Amino acid sequence: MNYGNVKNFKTRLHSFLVFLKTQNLGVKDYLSELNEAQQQAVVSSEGPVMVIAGAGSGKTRVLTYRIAHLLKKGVDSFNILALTFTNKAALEMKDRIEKIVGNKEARNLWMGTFHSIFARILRIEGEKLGYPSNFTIYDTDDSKSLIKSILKEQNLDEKTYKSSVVYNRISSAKNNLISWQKYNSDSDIQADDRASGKPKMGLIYEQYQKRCFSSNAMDFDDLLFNMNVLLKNFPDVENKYQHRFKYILVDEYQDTNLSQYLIVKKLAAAHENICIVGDDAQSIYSFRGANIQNILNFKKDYPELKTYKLEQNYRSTKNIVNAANSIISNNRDQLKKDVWTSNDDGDKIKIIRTLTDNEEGNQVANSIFDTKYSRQGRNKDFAILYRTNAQSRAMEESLRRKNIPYKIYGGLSFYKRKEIKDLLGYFRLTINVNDEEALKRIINYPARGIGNSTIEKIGVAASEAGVSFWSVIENPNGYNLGINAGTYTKLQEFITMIKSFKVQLITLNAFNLGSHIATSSGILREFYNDKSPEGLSRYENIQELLNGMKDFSDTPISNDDAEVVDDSLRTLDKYMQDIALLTDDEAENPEDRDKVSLMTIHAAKGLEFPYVYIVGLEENLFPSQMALNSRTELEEERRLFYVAVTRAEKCLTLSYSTSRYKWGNVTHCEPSRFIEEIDPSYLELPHSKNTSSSHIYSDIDSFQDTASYTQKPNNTNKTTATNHPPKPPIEKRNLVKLSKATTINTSDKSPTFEGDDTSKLQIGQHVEHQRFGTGIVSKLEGVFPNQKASVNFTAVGEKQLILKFAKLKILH
DNA sequence: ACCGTATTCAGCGCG
DNA sequence: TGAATACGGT
Repeated sequence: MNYGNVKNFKTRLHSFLVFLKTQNLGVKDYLSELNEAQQQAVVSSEGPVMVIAGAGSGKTRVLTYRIAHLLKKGVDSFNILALTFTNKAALEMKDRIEKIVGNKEARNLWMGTFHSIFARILRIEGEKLGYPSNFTIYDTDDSKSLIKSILKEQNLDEKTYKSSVVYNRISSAKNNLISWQKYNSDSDIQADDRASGKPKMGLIYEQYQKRCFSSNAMDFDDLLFNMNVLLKNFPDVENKYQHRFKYILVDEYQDTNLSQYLIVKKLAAAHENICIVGDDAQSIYSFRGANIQNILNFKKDYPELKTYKLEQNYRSTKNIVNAANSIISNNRDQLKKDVWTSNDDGDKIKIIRTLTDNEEGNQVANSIFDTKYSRQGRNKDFAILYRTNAQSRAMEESLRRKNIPYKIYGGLSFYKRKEIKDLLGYFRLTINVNDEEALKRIINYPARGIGNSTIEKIGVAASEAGVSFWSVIENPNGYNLGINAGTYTKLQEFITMIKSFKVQLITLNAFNLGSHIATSSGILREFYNDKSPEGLSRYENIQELLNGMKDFSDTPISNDDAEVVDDSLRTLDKYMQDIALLTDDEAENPEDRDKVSLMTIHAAKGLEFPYVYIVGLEENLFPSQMALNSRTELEEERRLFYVAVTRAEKCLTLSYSTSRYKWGNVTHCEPSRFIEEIDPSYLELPHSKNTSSSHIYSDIDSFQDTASYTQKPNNTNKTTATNHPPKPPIEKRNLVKLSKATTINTSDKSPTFEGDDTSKLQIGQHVEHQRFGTGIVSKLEGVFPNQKASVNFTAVGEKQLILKFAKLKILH
């Protein structure tokens, strides 16, 4: 996400609100847009409520209308807490609520992800736990890097203690509220770790927590864990938030883990106005700690519970809905519900069978190509869904051959790119000098002669003393570092530089300080001098980040009348708090508007497409080999398949190949058991007559492919390994700029109240605001397009306005 | 400090 | 297969 998008979004929203007002569209008739079950779920605002929402049944609609309904009833938005799992879901809900009740009413809603809401509370209350309000939030990379440092210091084998395994173990402990103290005193856990040959796991956990703490840092799981601690150990805090959040809503409840479950339960304890929405059939995240029992057992926590089932599917055809039902009926653990639709029967589900994975790609691409023309479809109406990311390659190649534009979701996100993380590292250290991971990342980047051995010496001293790296460097005399005078000077120079940034935190805005840091740290020069395509792209990405910061800095908080409500300096630490928990919502790039979507099924959850292809339906791939050991795991795979199937609106195609490359070898594959689980009356089985010319040729192709691969000599020389023509660099797509942060959509005009061009507005001019009436411009600040004006209105007095939103009419 | 080569590993991934 | 990382030589 970037601020350009937010801005465009605000502009759009503003236009829409103006439109609503002028159309005199009341908010009363919103209930008439709902079916009976939806209406009940919306209006039963008091007491515990569970909404079981089948796929495509209008879940988000119910959630948003429910909140709108509360607000219309006079509930203060300040008293409503709405928790989601993704930023995207939160944004979408906010968007829709604002459309119903207006920005003003919705502004104080506590709506966001579990992590962002609790981070916000911890910034306020964290001092009680010993955290300053500017604590850093470690992302997964930071956590793993810290684990690696600890392994080195403890002389532990990095293979026995793989950082990802250790990370998951610690994460799962925290999500089950097992502190390191508890972990180390629990004999079962200890025995378990000894049995798996990892007896030092508890020690690593302890070190990890201590290091995070001395770095003033929390990882993602700590945000939830510490929120639990806060509520448990500080009754006054518990009391405060219990009474603030009179109404609580939780989306995707089937995906909550124990830690989240307990927080919600505690917060809801005073009023018990809790509404959870979810679908047990779409629980697909148990591998990261989600506990489906939370929704299955919700009734036990609240015996007074009212349950509403949203069973009418508005998304898909009868064939698709019924096929999905027949799949999920194979699962034992589920809440009973009958999903149905009044939509047409639609096409039967098609099945494509091929001999190789490349051929699978070709046939899917052919089918998309044909359907696109026969049904007048757009590219963006199509999605290809797969179980594992590795499957995307064959699809990409085939689509490229047919010149079908596509977009892969789930690549390297903007904020995870090296150059961005480097610059953010400087920002992080400036804000929180104890941030160990930020310090390690940048202390010698760009190179300034502070090598690994020096950093290791500092690390040893720091962890022995239980203080941060920064404290050691800042006051080196207190420790026996054994570094030479030259290095010592370099360290001092580094410290001085960061300190010089730090003092400017309160005097400069985010953009000005950010660009100053980018320049004087040498980061910008580093990438500027690199004239390779990668270097160029990195340089552009840095520019992109700075553009976003400029937008952030120039845009004070305003309301839907474009009135400035918070004009305080938009500083770097505010910026960092804003982006800390963001993963970018790509897709806003106008070039990506009409493309076929390629993504994993997990990534497709919550989305819908007219034409969906689920590929790689083979035993050991989908269901995954790793899920064949237990019924619960297999049931989760089946739910995943259910999610995939229910993404389709009009037409669903399943495909499998009888052979596939796995880790460089051709493996024989059996069709997935999931295909057989679909009631055959909804299927269009592959006929043998299905041999259009393209298929014949493709089959010959695929045999040749297979032959050439099997003949390949063992030694895999890179220059001869492939007989495909050199392909355009796919890697480029990861470096493509995500979006234009500075684009301002000036053509986005309100349908009823058109503002004049205010770029040349002058002091003393008479203007008209569609809400505040007429007034005289008394002051102008900033440069177009981020110009602000103070206007003395006859009716309401002086207001500060952001010109690009305010849509002022110039009077003569 | 840096580069090329060897080795290893491969499931989905929110915040 | 191929990417990510560790290693080892200069």
